[in-house]
Amino acid sequence: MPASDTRAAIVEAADRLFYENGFASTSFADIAAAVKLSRGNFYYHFKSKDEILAAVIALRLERTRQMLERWEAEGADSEGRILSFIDILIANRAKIMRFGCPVGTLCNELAKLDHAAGADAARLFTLFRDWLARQFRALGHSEDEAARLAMHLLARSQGVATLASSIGDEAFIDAEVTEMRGFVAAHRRPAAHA
Amino acid sequence: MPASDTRAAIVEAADRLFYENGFASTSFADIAAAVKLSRGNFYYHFKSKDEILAAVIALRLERTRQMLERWEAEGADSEGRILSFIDILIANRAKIMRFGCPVGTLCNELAKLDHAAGADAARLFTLFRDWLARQFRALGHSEDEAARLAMHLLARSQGVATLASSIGDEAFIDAEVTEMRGFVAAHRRPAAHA
DNA sequence: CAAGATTTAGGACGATTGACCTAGGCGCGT
DNA sequence: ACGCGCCTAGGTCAATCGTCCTAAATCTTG
Repeated sequence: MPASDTRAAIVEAADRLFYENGFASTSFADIAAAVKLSRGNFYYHFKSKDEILAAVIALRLERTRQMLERWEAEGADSEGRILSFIDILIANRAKIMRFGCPVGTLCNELAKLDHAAGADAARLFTLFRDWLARQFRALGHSEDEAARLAMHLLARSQGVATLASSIGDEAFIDAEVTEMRGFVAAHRRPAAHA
Repeated sequence: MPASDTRAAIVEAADRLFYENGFASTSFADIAAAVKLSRGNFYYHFKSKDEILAAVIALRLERTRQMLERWEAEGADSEGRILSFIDILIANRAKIMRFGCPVGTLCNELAKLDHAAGADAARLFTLFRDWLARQFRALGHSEDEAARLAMHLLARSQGVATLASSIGDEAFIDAEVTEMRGFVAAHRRPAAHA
């Protein structure tokens, strides 16, 4: 009943629908139906669709930040943390097969709409990138090398998600995850790489 | 004036608009305006939006096939052919920065709409995959290894396109292309790899 | 040039979109 | 118990969506 709860429920539903059906193809009516609210009531909480989008992106950013912080607090070493990132592909395999990567597909869509929120959505990527770079830095890599490795890993998981979901090849996710783990092991120390 | 020309012009415009603005966000009116036709006339050539989508996918499939055949006919060796594939990222850099990969973004969108044409669009991927696998096979790799390398290269370029376009990092394309060329060189012979 | 088929223009359709307003119900504090 | 402010329901708005129809313009062919 408190407005904050209703608002949170709306953002939650919008988050899911934007992921599963896309931003453009999700209407006010769809979200309202998902949270069992009248369309009219909606406008009280969010004045426009862009406002909902902004809230969804903010929610994802916050959750991503919390997840990354949790991984840092859980006591694993840097290599283990990087492996945690890679394991996202395994943990979310089923959803990735159906809808792709939540970050990549949203950024792609916003880019085509040249929507102003595209830059905010891209911050989901830079969040991962900077965090990964920090882990590689902790492994002893130079600033440049760490950034390069971070982008490589990010791009690779992105490609895995798109390709596996498009072609419908679930085994490919496992195969690439195995290779990515090997990639991390090979970069345990800077000297281990060319 | 012949119907086939008008039809070709429509498909051409739809191809571009689907790429730049997305399938869902491109309306009949948009395409009609692009080819300077009345909306009504449109329905004479295409009875539904799905029909236009099918024609666009067919066009892309045909053009991709021709491109791959051309690469095979141009006399380069298998390694050179694989490098031709990688060079797509350089040649189309500007468009990729703005709209991502035409294949990946379309497949992503159709997956979210769970559109029946999604399977046809994915054939664009398998076309590249099978062709790349054949090249790696010619380099002496086993069937399995060649398929693995092909998927890896495909996923990697896909990830590069998504990430570079989302974050707006154009230099990343060049960096990864350089690495991919090195990857191909390292797999010139099966024995050269672990 | 006449007759038939092909191609075009423009409008109209029902549905749905994002956006907006207003009247009423509910809970809280006094 | 009363009033005020937060919250909700339902309806309306113009615009646009994909689809469809009809009539006129154009081309082809005898």
